[in-house]
Amino acid sequence: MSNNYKPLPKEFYLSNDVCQLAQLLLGKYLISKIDKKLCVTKIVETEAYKAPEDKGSHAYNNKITARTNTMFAEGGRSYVYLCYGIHNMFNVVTGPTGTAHAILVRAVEPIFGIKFIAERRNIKDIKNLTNGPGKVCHALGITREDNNKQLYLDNKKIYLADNNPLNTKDIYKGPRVGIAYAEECANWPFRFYIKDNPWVSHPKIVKY
DNA sequence: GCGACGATTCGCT
DNA sequence: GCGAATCGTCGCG
Repeated sequence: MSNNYKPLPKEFYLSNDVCQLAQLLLGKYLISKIDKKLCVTKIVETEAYKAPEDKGSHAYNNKITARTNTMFAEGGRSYVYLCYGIHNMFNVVTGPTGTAHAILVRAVEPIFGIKFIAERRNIKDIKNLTNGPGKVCHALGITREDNNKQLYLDNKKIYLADNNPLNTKDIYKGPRVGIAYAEECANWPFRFYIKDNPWVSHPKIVKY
């Protein structure tokens, strides 16, 4: 099963254009093999975070802390952090070493292992299984233990697999969710999702 | 050591 | 639509 999904090579993640990569990630597969449960999902929504100039980024102004350290690693690693004391957030680190770019995976579409996903989420409405960044981590079993791990090796707990890029006309671009504090950066069109995909998170449109 | 806050979610009104 | 939940991280001193 998992052999059908070819990992994205490390080189994929090394571009400096984090917004282009965030769009290229749409349609790609996010796969977890945790607790012997294989779960395959398709990425349908992403957000780019572009330090140093991005006030919405934890690494704004290239601020290095114990937490943001991961974002400065070479592209192709995970950045997982805890939000609101409750929810884990899964990001893909991009760019060369020293560049603190990251892409938040906000929503995915369940493809395989839906039974495991539903068990972890423990809710009935299938459309609410993975339509939010905290839900994605809960559904796939991703926690802060999975921070700073390589994502380009298919024998690991978490990896990303290739798929054909989407047509630009099928991609929505708009302001990111939940970063009102980021001042002028709040309105940057760094949120991307697949138009009309039923698994995209709420709200569909953000206004600051 | 302490206080403020958050790249959210869920349940209730 | 609104408020509570819940705790690691960060800045201050």
